[in-house]
Amino acid sequence: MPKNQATKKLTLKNQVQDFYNSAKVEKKWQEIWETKKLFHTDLKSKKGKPYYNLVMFPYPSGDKLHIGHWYNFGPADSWGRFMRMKGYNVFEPIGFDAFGLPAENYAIKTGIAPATSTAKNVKTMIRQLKELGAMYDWSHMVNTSEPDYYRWTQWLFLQMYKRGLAYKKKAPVNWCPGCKTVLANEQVQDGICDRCKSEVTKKKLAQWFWRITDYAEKLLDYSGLDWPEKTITMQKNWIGKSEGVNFRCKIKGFDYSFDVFDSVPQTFKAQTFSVIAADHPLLSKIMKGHSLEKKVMACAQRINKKKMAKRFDADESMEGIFTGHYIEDPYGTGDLPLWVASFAIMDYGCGIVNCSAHDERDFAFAKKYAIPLRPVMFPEDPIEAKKVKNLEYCYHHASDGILTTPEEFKGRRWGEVRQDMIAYFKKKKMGQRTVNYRLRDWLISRQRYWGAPIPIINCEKCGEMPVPEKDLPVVLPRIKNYKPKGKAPLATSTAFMNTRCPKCGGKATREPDTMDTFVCSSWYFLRYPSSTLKNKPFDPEILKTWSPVDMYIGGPEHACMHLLYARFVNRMLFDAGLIPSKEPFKRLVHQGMITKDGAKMSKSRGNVVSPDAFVQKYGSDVFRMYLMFMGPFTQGGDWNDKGIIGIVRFVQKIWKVLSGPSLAKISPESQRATHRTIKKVTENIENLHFNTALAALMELINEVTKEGLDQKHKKIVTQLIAPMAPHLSEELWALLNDTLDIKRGSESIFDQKWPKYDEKLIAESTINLVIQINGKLRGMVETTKLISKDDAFALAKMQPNVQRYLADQKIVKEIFVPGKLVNFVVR
RNA sequence: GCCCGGGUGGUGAAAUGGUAGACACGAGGGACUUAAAAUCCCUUAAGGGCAACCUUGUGUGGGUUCGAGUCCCACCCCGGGCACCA
Repeated sequence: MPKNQATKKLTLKNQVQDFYNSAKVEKKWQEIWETKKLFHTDLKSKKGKPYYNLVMFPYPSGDKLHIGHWYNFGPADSWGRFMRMKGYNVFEPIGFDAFGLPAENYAIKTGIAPATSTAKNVKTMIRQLKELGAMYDWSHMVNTSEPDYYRWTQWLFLQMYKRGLAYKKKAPVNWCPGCKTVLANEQVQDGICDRCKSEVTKKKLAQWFWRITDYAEKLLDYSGLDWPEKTITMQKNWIGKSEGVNFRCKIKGFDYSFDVFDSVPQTFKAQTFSVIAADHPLLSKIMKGHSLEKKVMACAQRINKKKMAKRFDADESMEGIFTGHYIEDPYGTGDLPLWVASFAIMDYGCGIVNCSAHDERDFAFAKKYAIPLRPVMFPEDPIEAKKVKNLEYCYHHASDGILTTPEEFKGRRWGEVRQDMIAYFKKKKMGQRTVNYRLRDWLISRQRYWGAPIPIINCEKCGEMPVPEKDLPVVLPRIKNYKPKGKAPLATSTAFMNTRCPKCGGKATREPDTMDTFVCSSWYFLRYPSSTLKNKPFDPEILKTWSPVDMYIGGPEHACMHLLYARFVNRMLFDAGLIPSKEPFKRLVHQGMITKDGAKMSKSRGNVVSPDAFVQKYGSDVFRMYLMFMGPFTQGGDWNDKGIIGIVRFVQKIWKVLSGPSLAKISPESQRATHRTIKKVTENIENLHFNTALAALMELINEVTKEGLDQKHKKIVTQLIAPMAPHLSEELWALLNDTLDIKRGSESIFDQKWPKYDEKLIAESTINLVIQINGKLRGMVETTKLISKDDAFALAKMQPNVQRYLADQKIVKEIFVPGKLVNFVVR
């Protein structure tokens, strides 16, 4: 070998040693953490305040973990590590939402049985999650598709059943022809199935519901919750509370009476007609044998069909027809003609509404069909009032006009009169104060295989009854025909279906439906701390410490589904005295969404980016930090890997500075810079601003790279980076403590106290005094921070550029902001 | 239509009412190298000027203020949620 080649090889070897080898180091620490059980939280420990740090658990659908998961889980774990270093006893569990449509659809597509494919996907995801290197307490992992777990999901059903909160009802339900199952309202978007994008239709089937509507009012209480305002608003809108009055009404010539709801009852005297929903069951009854029957029913059918369609434009397709019937004079203003109208909906109130000139929609409908209107509320301006009288436009409630009738309220303002008016209805026995909600009961049964069987038995003699608790779980059998066919697949398994009645011992059959996945995920956070318990779903004693969840991080798309269901279930268990906490999640944070070329990542678009290749190439630390550095955690962003090299360089720079030789004594400048950085990083992480925390650290590293640091400050910097780069910092920590080769004996950096900064060191003695003239920057001068007002003005006026601007000018005003700037206002 | 977010360089983005563009990518130039990669140094909002500096500039138009990316009003655009709820 020629001599120069040998030297080259030697240099290269030195370079390799200088280089931080993430792949090797990360694997090493993941193994050490695991063997030392470093992140197995002692749930009964009295040391450190308990802190339950939770991410929404993933479902193993076969996509494996994608970039979005990393974007969520990485920072969430950094948060947990930060809290641990702040001295909290952090519990950070993980698990799998393994039952349900995504997993089953994947199984059907691949032709592998759901149990097998789910197990395989879970295994892959565990591998990926371990590569992430999060501080998950794997000893508390849950998998909702395992009997140990779903036994208690079934137990939860029985708790609901026991309290009359679970019931079976034949109901027109959302039916997805693609998934061949019914869907909850929440799973239908614009008439399209959330999962398979098929057009959803209505079908009348016997279904199981959970009475979430009983909890509508309780769920509106958000006191004590640190949740995004937006999410609270979304839930509130979804629950849709509306206060008003119910008026008892009846159809003339029939015995049918009902309560007509009015949320703006002040203009009740204006009501001149009434509308009924096209799908109202009463309609066919009152039309039977009527001369208009054919025409009316045809119109109703047309409306129903239109409403089912994908894009139903309310304004464009407004239509209706007179039924020939009347609502018997409810207000002493005469009978109201009853119309079928496209805008009346069956699902709200009683499906029949009384209409007036003071509602935009009613007004438009009346105009279209020339139905007489009679306004009772007018603007103050007489010219405008005349226009309203002539029905030139709809003068509606928001305008807060002056009422003309009834006599008792003449001349009073609409807005102000409300409560008095409601009292008046009560006194006159016309109507009752009522509250209506948009929220519907939660449809929890699914005619699908891959879910927790509903624990109900139907006895030929004794009828419907719950499976006794001691007989749980009702095990989901492995069957061949698991594919959806419109009927519950379990019904085809006689081995499953046939059973004995627990009461009389006679022949009985099981309920073949399974539960919605959202049932499984509605209580998993209660299971984590007690996941190893065999005879109970959870231990109330442990929950005294470990509920509610302190921090819950996940996507905003669950606002009206999972997050609402979990609150409902938690509240029901609380009311039953089974758990100590009223609410499940004390603090909630939504991570932003990661898109690819501006579009949501999805398998159907084929734009799902897998993290694996990046993790392999750059390591978990780099990949996590890159995702954090993209921008604010709650904002998300569009994925590209262009800048990842910047983080690679950053890691190498850190390695170089912190693993290199130490100074005997740090320079005052570097010391000050380090303390400033402690402050910045601490505050930034506290606000989940990981991007700026990293920027602050980059700034520091750039500043001290040349000169270097002493041992003490190297350790501080290592700690600061630790939440964001756990492997790198653990390696550096061992190196700095000279315990690199001891491994098991070394103390983890995550058991060290988070560094504190010295206020005195941060305080700058000198500042750059900003000099403005008419608010524009005209100069800057270095001076002491404590400079007085007069000295500052004098000093500023001495600056040459400032003098140029002040020459021949009259100073009208002088502004002084201590320690910051002066501003001369000149003319 | 209603309710939330958001609009800042070539790009991702920073900025308690007080120096707009920190940090990073990219780009341009230079050093090292036979060369490349890596690394290091310089420049980098636009326009003008040899320079000191100057002008313009945070979606648009107004306003408040000594001073506005930031506060107020109106509007435009993008993203998300809800949408016949009486």
